[in-house]
Amino acid sequence: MPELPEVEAARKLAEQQVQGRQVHSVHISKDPVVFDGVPPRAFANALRMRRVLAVRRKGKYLWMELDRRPWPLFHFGMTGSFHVYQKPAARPQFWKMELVMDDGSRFAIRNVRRLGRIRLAKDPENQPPVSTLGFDALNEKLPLAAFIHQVQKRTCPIKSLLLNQAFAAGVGNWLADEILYQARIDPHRRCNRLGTDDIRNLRTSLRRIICQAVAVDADASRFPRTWLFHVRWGKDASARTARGESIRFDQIAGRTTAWVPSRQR
DNA sequence: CTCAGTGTTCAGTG
DNA sequence: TCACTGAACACTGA
Repeated sequence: MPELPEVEAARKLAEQQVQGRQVHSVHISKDPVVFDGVPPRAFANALRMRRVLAVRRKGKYLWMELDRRPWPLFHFGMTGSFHVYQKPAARPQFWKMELVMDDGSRFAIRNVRRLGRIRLAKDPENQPPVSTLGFDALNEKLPLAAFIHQVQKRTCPIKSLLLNQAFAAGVGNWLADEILYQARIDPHRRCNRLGTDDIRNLRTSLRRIICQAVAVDADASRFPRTWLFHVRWGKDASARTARGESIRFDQIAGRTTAWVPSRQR
């Protein structure tokens, strides 16, 4: 489930598992799609015997800081995840890269539908694709006036803007719907038609939801009961929110959008 | 068998 | 050139 909270949970897992340790050996699966044409040997050479200094994240991108460049950069796509285990036999199906650390523990990235990417970069934070991202949704520090301006200068539907990674990095489809539901804004509304009150609510809602989801390590069973999240899946026309509201499903920006007309204006 | 899907990129349009 | 939209990508599971 890789939107920002899931990616941040993966970052913490990686940090706990490999930070401060040395990579003993590297296994790479044959997958020119996920590896974006970079030859497997390049990854093995870049990682073997390197020490991991830190695991960083911006938006939905993750990378490891090593004691020598280049560094590996990961994007999960729709189905990626990190796995930690001890025995070789526990290597997960659809694994793409496995690191054996100096303490014998194993760390793998898995990607079922192959929309994820694993690359090497000299300076991930300061080169595309990471450098083209907007503010990180977990660490948004824009002054309110600047935030309002960023929204009001656009003409697309507000749902599209929330999905635009050059605006708020890390927001994906369910987060965007949750943010608009809790801010009580109709997802179809054009950005430039929103009032300052709407945008203030939007920002508050964005911050609160991301913080809460990250605080429980993206464990959906611990999201508050009132969240739309719990009832948005499956396009079930008879589904109701915890407040008893009925849900509508529309296509906006090419994505299924779940919203509550009685609450969102 | 068909289709939707938690994401990104790129061609096409105005 | 810019802002925006929709299709394509790859694969699983309902």
